[in-house]
Parts: sequence; C-alpha cells; structure tokens
Amino acid sequence: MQDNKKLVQEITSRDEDFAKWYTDIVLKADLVGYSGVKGCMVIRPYGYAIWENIQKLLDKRFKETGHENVYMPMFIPESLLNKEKDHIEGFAPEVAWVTHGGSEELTERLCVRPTSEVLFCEHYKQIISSYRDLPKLYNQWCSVVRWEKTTRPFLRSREFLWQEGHTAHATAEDATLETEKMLNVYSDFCAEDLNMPVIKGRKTESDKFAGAVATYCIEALMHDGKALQAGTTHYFGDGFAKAFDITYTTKENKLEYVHQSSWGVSTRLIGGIIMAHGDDSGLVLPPAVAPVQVVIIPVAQHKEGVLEKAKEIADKLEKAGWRVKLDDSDNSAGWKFSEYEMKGVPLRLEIGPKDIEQNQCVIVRRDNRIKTSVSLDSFEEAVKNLMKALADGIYEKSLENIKNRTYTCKNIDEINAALTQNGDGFVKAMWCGEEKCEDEVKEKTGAGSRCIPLEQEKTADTCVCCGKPQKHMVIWGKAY
RNA sequence: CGAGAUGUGGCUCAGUUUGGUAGAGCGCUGCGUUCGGGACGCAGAGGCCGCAGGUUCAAGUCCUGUCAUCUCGACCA
Repeated sequence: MQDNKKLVQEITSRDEDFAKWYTDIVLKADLVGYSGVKGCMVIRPYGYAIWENIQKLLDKRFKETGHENVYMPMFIPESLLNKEKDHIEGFAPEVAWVTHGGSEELTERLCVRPTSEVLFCEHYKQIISSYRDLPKLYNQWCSVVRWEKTTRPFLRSREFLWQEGHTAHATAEDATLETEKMLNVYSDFCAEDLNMPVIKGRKTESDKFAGAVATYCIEALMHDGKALQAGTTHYFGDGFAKAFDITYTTKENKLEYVHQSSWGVSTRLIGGIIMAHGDDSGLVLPPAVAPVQVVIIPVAQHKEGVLEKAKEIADKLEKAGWRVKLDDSDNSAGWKFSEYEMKGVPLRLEIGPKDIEQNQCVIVRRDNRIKTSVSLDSFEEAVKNLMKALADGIYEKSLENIKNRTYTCKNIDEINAALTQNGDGFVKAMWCGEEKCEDEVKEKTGAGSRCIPLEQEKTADTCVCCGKPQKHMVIWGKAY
C-alpha cells in the first residue's frame, strides 16, 4: 500500500461521520443535485451514466433468462389499486394521488404507481387464456413514487428509478423457480459487476412484501456496518391471480389460476456502491459500471509530443473496448488526480515527457493508489490486468468487511456486547419464528431481522430472545 | 410524522445579539507565468439575503406562516 492519506479536504472523513461523508460524495462527485421537491433528486450525467451501465448489464441478464421489456402506465385508478387487500394496506400510507386534470376534479382519483403489480395483473388477465400463453416473463424499466418521510439521495427518495419484473406461470413450482432464479441473477450481478458480495435470504413474515407469499432479498453490508437491501424478489402464489381473476385453461381443459412472481432493483444500488467501496478520497467505482474506466492525465501537456502520445494511448484503449477519458483541460495535474479519485475512476494513466523518454507510462489503481510503470508497448495488457485486479480487490475488501463484522450471538446481551465493542454489522443468531421475539430483539438491540439466509447454519439450539427451541438462523442488523 | 439544526453570489460561510443602502475565501471570465499530488500574479463579472405575509420612517436582521436541506427517532427499495 502506498500513501493513502486523505487528499481532498472537502470530503468529511468516512470514519468520522459516515452520513456526512455520504452526502459529500454524492454532491461532490457530481452524482446528484437537489430539486425543489423534497426527496426528488436530479440525477446528474455522471450519476446517470452509472445507472445506464447498471441497466445495460442487468437488462442483458434479463434477456438471457428469457424476459421481455414492456411499459405500463404511471397512473393507477384507486379502484384497481384496491383489488388486493394486503397490497393496498401495505402501500396506502405512501402513495401520491392525482386528484385533478387541469382545473377539473377527477371522478376517480389516480395513484402514481408505487409499484405496478396491479397494472401487470390487469393486463395479464386480458392476455392470458391458455396454458400456451404461459409463462409471461415481463419486465419494465421505469420510475415509481413512494411518499417517504425521511429521504436521502439514492437510498430513499420519493421518486426512484428501478426495474420491476412481473411474471405469470402455470404452476406454483414454475413461479417459485423464477423467484429463485432472479434472486440469483441479482446476486451474481452484485458480485460480478458491482464487486459487492451479498447474502441471499428470505424475509420474515412481518417484513415481506404486501401481498406476497414469500419475499426474498439480497442484503449487502456497508462500510459502516449497516445493512442495505440491494434487491428483492417475491413469490405471489395465486393470491393476486385470485384477486384479479387471472386464469388459464390447461391441456385437460380445466380452468386454473396462474402463479406469479415479481422482482426489482433500484437506483439504491448506486448508494450501495458508494457505501460499500468508497473511501476518504471519494468514490471507488466497480469497473463494470464506471462511466470512465481509464482516465488519461497528460503531465506537462504543453511540452511537445505529450498530448499526441496521450491521444494515441486513448485511441488504443478505446479500440480495446474501454471507456476512456483524456483530460487535456488546463487544470494542474495534481488537481486532475484528486478530481478523478473523487469520481472513483478505476485506473489513472499518467503520461509525461519523462515517461515518453523512457517509452513508458504510469498506471495508478484507485482502490490502493499503487503506481505501476508500464512499457508503452504493453500498456493495453497492463490495463486489462490491473482492472481485473482492482475489481477482485474491492470485492475481497467488501467480503473481508462482512467477515470482520459478522458476529455469532446466543442471546440479547451478546448481541449488544458485539455491536458495542465491534460496531454495527451482521449478527447471526437463532430464532424461534415468533414475531414477538423478532420485535423484541430489534427493540433491545436496535438490530432488526434482515433475512433468514438461504444457507442456514445452526449456531445454537435455542432462540436468541426467548430461549425456546430455534427454527431458523436469522441475520440481524441495522439497516439503511 | 415527532425532536433538533440550517437556508445570504456557483460553493463554504461571516453579518442577525443592539433594524440604518450587502462582505470574505474558494470557484468563474480575461491576460501572463506555471505544470509528476487540488499552482501563482494582475484585472473583471456575479447576490435586492429560500418563499409569502406582517411590524417599522427603515428588515438579511424582529414576528407569523410556508417550502427545502441536514441529523436523530418511528415507517420504508
């Protein structure tokens, strides 16, 4: 490791005040701007480019698993939203309503979609009639509105961008498989493209989606030890199908209800990237989604031959498929170093007169600031290797964070002791399955149930709270 | 939604206590010198102080309301 001290003074230190650090980063790295409406943010070009890359990579994975994109309306008539009882009860407190068109009051008010289950259901009722129509594997990229009380850029905004997959299947088994498959797609995406390891699990009854039979999630751990739900998939059984009367005729000419799933990830992932990988100098972006993967900084660019050589390198890297930026602005080299560190560009390539003399350039990794001198005959290979090393490096670091911050506890006192001594993190503890105990753990420790991990371990015989026989191992933690 | 804090050039803030004709640093524009970790000099531009009412001869400053941002809690992708 080389010199890792904080170079950009305007950013609050991460360990000093994580919340402030986060806000500094999103503003100073030019990801967002505030708007005149609480909780509605302007996603600026640099932030939006990250989202576009996330979309591109995820969409590819969706298509590979047989899904098609559609677009549903943004408004839902109140009567339609009311059709599934649990669903409306879950979302009612946070929906925004349209009551007027121009100056005329609407005869029925319209909800701005907080999620589109009911729209998909209504549509599926129209287009599904035979087993031959199944499965329907639809996805949409859109924004949704939830009138949150506390808002933070990317982590919780009143309008946010996301994708929501909604599928209809002939059997419960097919819908269950779909739910599991998409959880794996999310988990793989987080690990491989965002270099952010996640824990796959099922939500407890009290925490599951309004109207779902089962809700699954991927939980990531942030640098400060708080958990972030990074994605979620739901198995609906035939509950929505019954509420919306979505039936199909089987081969045997019997009328059956479809079984459904839904799944989504949002711009919150960007918040996850920031808090999982960022450091005191700013963002550290995973190469797969970084808007700029290599920034080229010409040093003493006024000297003859420097800019030309820098352009030549940029061209070659671009041809090799990298997203490259050559900064030939007249800011000082030092300024540029700090600027692109703040923006989390994975690799910086420096090229100056001394380098050219020696037929080399300098490549610096964002995550550990290690500088490597590379021959101009082989810099493309070096970029490829260093990029891979960085992606692996930040994944390992995140994994290390999870390991260091996962505590196995047998009772409430142990949880409190672990969280006080070592800071927030994931607590592994057994649970009897009673909601009362779930609530009590949260009340007494501040750590709520994050999920029941799919990979179960038995760390004790009894419930962490009441001491009765355990049923599941639960991951507990404080969450964003 | 409950508690607290803040809102003054693009940014960070001073000025509010004691009402009297808007300040600084950074950034921005131009010119010159610099250039391997946020360079320097000189010359400029830019704000009726979040918004709406009120008190007053006079409001950035006092009062009321409202909106937004931040922090902590309850609710949530």
